[in-house]
Amino acid sequence: MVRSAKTKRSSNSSRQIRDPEATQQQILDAAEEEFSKHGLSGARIEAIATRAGVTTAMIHYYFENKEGLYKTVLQRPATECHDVLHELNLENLPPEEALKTLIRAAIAYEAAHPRRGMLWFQEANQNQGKYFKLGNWQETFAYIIKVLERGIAEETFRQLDPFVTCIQIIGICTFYFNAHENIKHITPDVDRLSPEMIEKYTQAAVNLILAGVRA
Amino acid sequence: MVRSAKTKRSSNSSRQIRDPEATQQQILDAAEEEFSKHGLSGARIEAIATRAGVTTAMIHYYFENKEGLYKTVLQRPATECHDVLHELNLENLPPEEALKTLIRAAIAYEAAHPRRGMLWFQEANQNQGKYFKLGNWQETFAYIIKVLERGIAEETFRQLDPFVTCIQIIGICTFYFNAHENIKHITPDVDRLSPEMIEKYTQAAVNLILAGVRA
DNA sequence: GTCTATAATACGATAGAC
DNA sequence: GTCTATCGTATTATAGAC
Repeated sequence: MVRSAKTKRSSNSSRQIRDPEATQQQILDAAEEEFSKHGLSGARIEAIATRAGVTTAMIHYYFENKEGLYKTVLQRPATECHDVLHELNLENLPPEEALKTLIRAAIAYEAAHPRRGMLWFQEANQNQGKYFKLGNWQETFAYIIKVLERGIAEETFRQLDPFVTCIQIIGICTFYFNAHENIKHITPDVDRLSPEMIEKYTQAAVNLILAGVRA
Repeated sequence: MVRSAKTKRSSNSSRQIRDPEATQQQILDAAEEEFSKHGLSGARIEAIATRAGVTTAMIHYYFENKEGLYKTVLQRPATECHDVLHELNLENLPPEEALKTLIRAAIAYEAAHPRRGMLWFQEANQNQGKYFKLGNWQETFAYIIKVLERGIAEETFRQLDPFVTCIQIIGICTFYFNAHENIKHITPDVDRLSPEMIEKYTQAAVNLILAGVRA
């Protein structure tokens, strides 16, 4: 079976292949999942190594120690979220359109990275956001807040606290995914992560939020 | 310093006092905090024991092992949440009033138990809700869903998916607290857990949700 | 750059004294 | 009912061969 060295390297078959970038990427992916589940303190280097198909020595070679790996893992979604919002060019859309676009993008991002929300909850509750501070989240939040402020100024949106509303929007867009493994036991017959159900949730979120903020 | 055996027993001063109920309660409180931060696998029995002012042997004596303690910890909020909703007698209020009452109660509960939300996120993501299933959450959710269904039937609320809206409401009411330790770094000058700020958030949540669901 | 082997510590659980 | 002491195992991190 042919396999590009840049793509996935399965755990057992291919050792001793030298591809530093691929190795680091595999470690980061595995670490993101492990840290999401267990946070910094609970994550097991051995588990990350196994999932990535490398040895624990490799992890220490590239990332010094568990904390170094953790910091690197947190950085990726921080910059990604910022870039996603930046590239939406929300400032060129009327407030209602911008808000709709924003909600759709946020939920799509959650659906594409269903584990990442937990990464931040772990960080908040285990480390009091000590490493969260290192990201450029203030700027990322500002994209959302500006849309709301613009809507208030134009009187499309009612008088509301932009920051508080921003938090509420993020809560709506993320809870569905972060709590999914519990929620699925409430309605076991429905696969709420299917594309159809996610689209349904997205539409419902747009409806609730837009009706909720309109003047 | 006089101290009731039923109240808190500080870690270092008072050992060897026999008060089984107080001891169990202290272990449960300490365990709730530890499990909230680290989940089942990441929690340290030693840390729970220290926080509770007992030895690890005591924990094994009362709860058999870590899993037994975990199950007992999860049960408390499950029954409490159900009871809180039950005692609100929502069925006696018109839908809008019921929804308002519900939101206020949910946020007040979160504010009183700011760690418990994480307990469920840990459970969802570490154990896929295996122990969540043991609670009576289906019934608890039903209280909220019934309010929404009643509002739709009376045409006070627009046509919406009651379950999905229920999830959205919980997301709004909980995210603020679960993510607080990260959020506080975005606006470091504001104490968002002060009574005034929590009341402000509550009012904003009522406004958003009621405007969001109205016909 | 990757591996094997191992040192050093941390943790869950139990036995047995009081 | 509570404590001290300890066994066995799991885990992080490093040293050194290839």
